[in-house]
Amino acid sequence: MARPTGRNLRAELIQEATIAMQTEGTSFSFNQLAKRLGVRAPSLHHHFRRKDDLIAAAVTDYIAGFETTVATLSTGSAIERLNAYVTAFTAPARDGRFCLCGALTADWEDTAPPVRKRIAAFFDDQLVWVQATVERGQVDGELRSDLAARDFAHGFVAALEGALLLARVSPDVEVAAGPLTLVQMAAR
Amino acid sequence: MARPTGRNLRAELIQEATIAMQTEGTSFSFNQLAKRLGVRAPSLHHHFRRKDDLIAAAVTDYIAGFETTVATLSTGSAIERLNAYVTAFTAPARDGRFCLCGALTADWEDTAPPVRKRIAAFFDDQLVWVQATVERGQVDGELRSDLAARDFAHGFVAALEGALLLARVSPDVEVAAGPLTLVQMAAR
DNA sequence: GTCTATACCAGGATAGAC
DNA sequence: GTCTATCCTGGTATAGAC
Repeated sequence: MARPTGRNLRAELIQEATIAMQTEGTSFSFNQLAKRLGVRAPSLHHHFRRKDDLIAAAVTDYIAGFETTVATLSTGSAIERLNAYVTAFTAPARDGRFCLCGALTADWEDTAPPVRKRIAAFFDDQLVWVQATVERGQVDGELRSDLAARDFAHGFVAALEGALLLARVSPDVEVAAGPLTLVQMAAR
Repeated sequence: MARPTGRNLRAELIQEATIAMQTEGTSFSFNQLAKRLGVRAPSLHHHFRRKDDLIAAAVTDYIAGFETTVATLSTGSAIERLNAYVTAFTAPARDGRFCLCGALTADWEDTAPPVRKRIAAFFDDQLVWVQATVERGQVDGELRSDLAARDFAHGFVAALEGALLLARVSPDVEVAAGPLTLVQMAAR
């Protein structure tokens, strides 16, 4: 289905924009992206008329990719799944990057409402997944039953985003250490 | 000691810049700030020659203020102190704001090295304070002794920063719920 | 210490040639 | 689909009057 000749500039553009936003938020420039892709800035407008369109496309792709990864994690015990989730969530830090959805909260006021809604839905999905996983672990007798699954999910997802934030400041600290400790504490 | 006549524009400027950065990072403009203070943009340069100087002053003040607050928290049991710390840390969210040091990590690449160092020191201070508080709680038999205090501190501070981030996306969720759950889990 | 005027630069976006 | 040329806007910063 892919055209055999030439590159897919549109896809590369989304990729570069995603990386840029994971490191510097929405302050990236078309000039910068164009340079990296070996083209001129106005060429980008052919693929995405406005900067907001590019941002929206990048966010949609990123969320779809992440949720696909999470869907893979349905094997093993609750603890194993939570640990694997930590690895998936903190993966961007290993390239010095941040969670795209978390990064965009810094430019929240300037973010277009439809994109905000998608990001809010992303975080809600994460809370729901963690809560459900914890609750099943409790039913199975694997996790402490005196735990409010919803509140733990909130603290856990917060710890993951926060760990990525701290990793930028101190790249030497193991990014997963904090969140993994929380999983351990939830075990009975 | 304060001059009886006139305002202290310098102090007001730091205050406004701090609020601006807690909501939109370093993308605030002199024009914007000047408008809020009822003066013209070039007047600001008289108090802070470059934008970086203003940012640096705001960060220094913010950290000093926060660490003064934390120094107040030396009363009560370890659990009580950790709970009070959660309240202090999440206070900005009640005005729709973020931790200034956390906010600046979004513009990390553009942040001047001296400011970066101060922010890194801030986070290190927080980790040290939490770790020490936890360790004392363990000695007193108040907190679980099977806990790696350092790793817990990492997860806890991360959860606090992350809770502020999530609060921006979902202002309806109680910002302290997640972190408070972590304290509860650390209790024996 | 605050103002007006201005220099300077960078980014987003469009028009129109190729 | 990519280019050059161009417009417009908005930001930092400076000079110099008051």
